[in-house]
Amino acid sequence: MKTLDNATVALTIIAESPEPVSVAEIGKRLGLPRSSASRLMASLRDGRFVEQDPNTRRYGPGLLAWQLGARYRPVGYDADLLAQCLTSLSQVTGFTSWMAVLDRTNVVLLRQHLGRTPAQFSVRLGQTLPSHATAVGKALLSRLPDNVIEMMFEETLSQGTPQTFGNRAELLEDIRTARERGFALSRQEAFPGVVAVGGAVFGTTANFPIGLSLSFPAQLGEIGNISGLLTSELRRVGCEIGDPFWTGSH
Amino acid sequence: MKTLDNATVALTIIAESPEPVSVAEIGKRLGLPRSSASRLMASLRDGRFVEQDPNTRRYGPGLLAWQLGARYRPVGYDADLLAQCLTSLSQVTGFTSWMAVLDRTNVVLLRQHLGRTPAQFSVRLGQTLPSHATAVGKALLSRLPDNVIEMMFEETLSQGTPQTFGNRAELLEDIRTARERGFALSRQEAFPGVVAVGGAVFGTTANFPIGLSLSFPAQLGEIGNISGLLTSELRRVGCEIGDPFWTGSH
DNA sequence: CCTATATGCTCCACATTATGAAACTTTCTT
DNA sequence: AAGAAAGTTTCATAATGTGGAGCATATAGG
Repeated sequence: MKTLDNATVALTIIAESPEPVSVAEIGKRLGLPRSSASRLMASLRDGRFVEQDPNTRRYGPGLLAWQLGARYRPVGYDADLLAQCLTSLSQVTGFTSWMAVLDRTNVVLLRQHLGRTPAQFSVRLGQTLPSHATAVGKALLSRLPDNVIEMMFEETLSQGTPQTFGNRAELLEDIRTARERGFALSRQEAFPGVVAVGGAVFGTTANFPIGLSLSFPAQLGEIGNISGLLTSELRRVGCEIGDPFWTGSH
Repeated sequence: MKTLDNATVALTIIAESPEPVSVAEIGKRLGLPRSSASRLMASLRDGRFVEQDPNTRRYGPGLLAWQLGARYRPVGYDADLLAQCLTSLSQVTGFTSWMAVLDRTNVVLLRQHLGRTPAQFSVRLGQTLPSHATAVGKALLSRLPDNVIEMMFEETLSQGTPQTFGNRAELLEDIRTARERGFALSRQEAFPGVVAVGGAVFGTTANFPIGLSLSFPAQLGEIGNISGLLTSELRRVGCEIGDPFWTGSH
């Protein structure tokens, strides 16, 4: 279904761009002539996937995308339960907390609660980050079997900061540790100066795990307290949704 | 672009359905054989427009839709300014307030603030309602020229409640009144027992108007007070975004 | 002010690409 | 356990999207 594949890439470009995108830009990124790109975007516009600014002729997200997205719910999770958990984590610690899901080898940020610390740390909602460099990412991966993770990643991994794991073997080792502890750590692996703890729950009725994390300045040495708070919250939620990981030994 | 047209209809069905949808249902609604429907949905799934529940095999909104939708902003409007206006309207009156935009002859609900009245009145976000039966709808229409409105609607209109206008001429008359007053009314035209006042702002940098409304029980006779509050709020916002309608006579 | 360059859009002959009946598989239903 | 219903795969066929050329409009530079 070539047309839909092109549409997917075009819409991904638009979803990632903070500013409206030109037809020429879409054409370049897709390797399509301007005529084809123009036709594709006009069709997406008519379908209201995207909206075209009549002045600049550039394209941004459209109403249908918004309507569809407004109904997106990670299947099988109680949105309120997780949202309250997120709020509580941020309010108690004062740090920024995230809720995220896996998307292939990346994590996508679903929600964010900003902290109260002087140095605010925040990224855009919907943003995609490499799972192997983030705490939530590794926590989410730790809920998948090792052989699946091995198939997902190349042997060498993309380097974000100097602290990012460079190869799959190291990542797998770190994920095994996270599995034992019940939470994952990111020591400035995604953002310099930022340390994060992340965990995940996997509902019995759900078909994928959901991750939560707290990010804080690297200077602070409170990892113990924070990870304790995180795991206790996750255990509470995990028991409520019947996650075998949290109802069991952990 | 046939494939995209089919995709649009399929995704609209999913966006409107509160529950995940089956391939058979999509096929029926599109007039496609099951094979084509299956292939289409599989492709949309691979593009992450939709997600397939592995158990029921039914489809619901996907991550890409959410990511795109999260970036949707009615071009040229200050989201915070409007959101505050909405909150304030609900808090002062205690009634449910809506923010909506036009989508052909319908209105789409973008935001909603629930009131404090004992009988809560609410609908789902993203829901589509006929513009000719709602207060926001008529307020939005009143910002378009009469000849455009005439082209948009058939001569006879769909009947929601007994109070709904049955033909275009009556609607146009009502819209002209709204244009003069600065606000539109819906007297139980969309929902029995519910009266609503609606208004709209149209920013100079925007390419379409945005509407706000307040809904309250038909028993109450406070239309004067409520419409006064609404118009004063709209004038405030309208002046700030340079809407000629509000900076001028109104 | 006129030329130069870039972007967006429409046309149309052509070949890639989606289509749908049939067969096969899986999942409910009785 | 048999039958029905829903989902997926296959493959010959035909419909559908492709991209070069040409036109229109917009932005930039001399």
